[in-house]
Amino acid sequence: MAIPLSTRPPAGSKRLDAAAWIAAALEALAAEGMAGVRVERLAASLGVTKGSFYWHFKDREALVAALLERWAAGRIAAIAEQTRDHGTPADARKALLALLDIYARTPNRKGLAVELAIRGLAPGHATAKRAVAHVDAARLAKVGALFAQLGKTTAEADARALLFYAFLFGQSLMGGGKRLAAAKRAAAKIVAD
Amino acid sequence: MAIPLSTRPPAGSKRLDAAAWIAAALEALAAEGMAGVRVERLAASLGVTKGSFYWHFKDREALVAALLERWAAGRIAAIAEQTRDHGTPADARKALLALLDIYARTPNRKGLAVELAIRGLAPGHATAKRAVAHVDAARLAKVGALFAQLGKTTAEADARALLFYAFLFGQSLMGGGKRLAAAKRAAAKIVAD
DNA sequence: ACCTGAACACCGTTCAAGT
DNA sequence: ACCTGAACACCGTTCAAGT
Repeated sequence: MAIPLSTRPPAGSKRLDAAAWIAAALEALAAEGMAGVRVERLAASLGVTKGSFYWHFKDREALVAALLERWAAGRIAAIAEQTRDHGTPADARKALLALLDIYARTPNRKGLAVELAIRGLAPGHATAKRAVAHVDAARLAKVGALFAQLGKTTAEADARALLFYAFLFGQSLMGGGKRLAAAKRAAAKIVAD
Repeated sequence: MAIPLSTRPPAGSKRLDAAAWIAAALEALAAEGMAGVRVERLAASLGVTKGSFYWHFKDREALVAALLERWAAGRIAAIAEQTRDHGTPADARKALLALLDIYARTPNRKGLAVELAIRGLAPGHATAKRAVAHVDAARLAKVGALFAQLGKTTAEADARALLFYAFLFGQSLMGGGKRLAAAKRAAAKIVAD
């Protein structure tokens, strides 16, 4: 059997690339917040010394920036995926209700923890602020398009998209799963008419 | 003139109490997030050595807990103040619109930064989670009472309160001041009947 | 009652040296 | 091309000693 040469190192190898550090950082972020993203801890969890970190990144802040970029790209891809195939108004309404379900039920504790940690960081962190702004713009555009598909004017679609999306976020900031009855009733108002 | 004895130390004194540390911690939290709340930095800014910190608090975590308690008490007092004097439906409507203005315009950058930092921390921090839950319960109760005053049923008042409050928070998570036109249009929907 | 000063552990960063 | 090992600065924590 031919063994491919000069490709990614085998699973057992200790040699790392930047992506491995970013993935480890995301895990730590989800588990302990940004304060948990520590070079020495990550190195230990990856089985290398902390000195090796500085081969891949200029400093801790560069890792955080890379993590933020990767997060934003992932969220933008996700909203595109979650809102495609809505040719008819019935499809658009179904897509909106599906989104409500995805975010309001917050089944994925990890994704929410990461999102809140990043948004909590944003007011005092320029790179985080930019990442959040990109994600918000993409989500508002996609959700606004769904409301437009339902026959709303542009202004009305924009207002509903903001209400829809801001509500979902506020909800998750307030503990997510709790208050489900009130949340469903509130959500119905936004999509209704 | 009689000089009061055994009262608070004069302004020039270096002797501190726990409240001085908490106030300094809140400043740091607003400016740099929870990562900025560092014992050594606070000590330097207060003009004492970091060793003295441990007279007032068991450890850094105890300072954070005290800060969270003080924040929650302040927010609960504020919402009570912002929603009193609404004997008539007209008063209640006025109070709701005033709240929208207070939160949607977010003129106080510092208060918002503190709130987001604390909420970003909450998913992985039991004490922060409790503080946030207390504040949310107080705000939902007060805002729900305003909607009830407008003649809504309990279920409807609860749903509107959640929508109202979650929207305001989501809004501030998304950059606050921007998108003002869509925000006003969205907010009008919530209070409208 | 409150603070200093010195000690120690942990973590970010640098860099010469290894493979 | 990627990692080790040692060094240094910064910060949390402890504690004996000072006032």
